[in-house]
Amino acid sequence: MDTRTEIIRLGDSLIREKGYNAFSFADISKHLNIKNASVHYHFPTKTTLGLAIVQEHRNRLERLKTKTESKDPVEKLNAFLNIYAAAKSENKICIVGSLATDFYTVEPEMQHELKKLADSILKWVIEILKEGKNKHVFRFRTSERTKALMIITNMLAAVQLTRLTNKQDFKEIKETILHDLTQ
Amino acid sequence: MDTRTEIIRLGDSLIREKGYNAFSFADISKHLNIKNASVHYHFPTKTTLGLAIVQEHRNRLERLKTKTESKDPVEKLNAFLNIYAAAKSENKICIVGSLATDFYTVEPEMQHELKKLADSILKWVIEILKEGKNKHVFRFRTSERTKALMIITNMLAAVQLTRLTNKQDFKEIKETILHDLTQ
DNA sequence: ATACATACCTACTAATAAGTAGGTTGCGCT
DNA sequence: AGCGCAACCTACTTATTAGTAGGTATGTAT
Repeated sequence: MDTRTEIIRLGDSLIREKGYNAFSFADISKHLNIKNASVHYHFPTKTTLGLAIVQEHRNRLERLKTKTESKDPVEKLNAFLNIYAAAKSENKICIVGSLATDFYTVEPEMQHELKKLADSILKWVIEILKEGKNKHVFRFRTSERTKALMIITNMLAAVQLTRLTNKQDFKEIKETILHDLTQ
Repeated sequence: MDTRTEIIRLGDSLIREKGYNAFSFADISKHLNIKNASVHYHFPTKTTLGLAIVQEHRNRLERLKTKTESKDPVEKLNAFLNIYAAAKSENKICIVGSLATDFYTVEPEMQHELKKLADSILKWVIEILKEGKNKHVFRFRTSERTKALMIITNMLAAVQLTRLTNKQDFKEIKETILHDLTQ
């Protein structure tokens, strides 16, 4: 893996572990055994790095959308839920949740990019729910948008809150989401 | 209001607006028109201030529990949901969510106090759900603990996520929680 | 009156932050 | 062989951070 990619990977990991304002270029340079200035060579500012990290998440999401296109709604939803399960397995939280907390401390460009990511997630879940409803595999009462928001908020906060309770709670929440939908 | 209380209020406000690692003693001293050292007089370290803020939340929660003791379950749940609605009206997030994000950057004492707060919230919501089920005003399938976690995660992340979508989404989520429970 | 505590102050320190100027190394291309 | 560029480096700046030492004003109890 090239250095630029490693910086993005590490920066992402730090944001989701400790938060945007708790990680520094020094954290990255130490961990990669390069100097502070070398990190700045790849990313002139913290904002450019932050933007690359958020964009990488959006790219990964689009790739996952495409990859699961032909799968059934349950598999699609599982693919979505597993993003959070993977985060939880490392005790990391969701990038959206982490940066939503720090939202008013980041530059407008970052805020904008983050909104685009949140939008992309929301649209995907809405699509999955619509398809599941049409195919009679999902059953729910509210609008697709609201139901999607309920599911996303469950997962987004589950990775956060279960840092304070226990990991088993996360599993229960995840399973309940699917169980409730499929009745 | 005395200075100590004002520092707690302001610190809490800053944590819930920008996150623990984005606020400084300088933010507080400037806003209260006192000097940095005066803030340190009341709170020797950032941790002592953080602890006081979390403890204040737990005190407020206990007072709210007591105050609504004799009310019916729907009113109790509304009292709980309105904590988040009040936060949302100022575009602030939940203290638990904010500090869960920064969890691995705060001292063990803070982590412990935060766990106690999360526990207190969870226990209250579980109680409300149990009472509601017994009195046949709430209807839900999963265990009380899991249902409580679902509701708390909905609200905790709703205040965060709707910074990126829109305020109306928050209202929908909140209303759906009650609507789903009362069928 | 004096002693003492509370609540502030001035003036500072050491550590860490993001960011920069300009030099060095090694590799591929012509 | 020599050019140019990518990817590093040394060495620095400026700002901000939490935290401290020690002094001052004001009220209260003896």
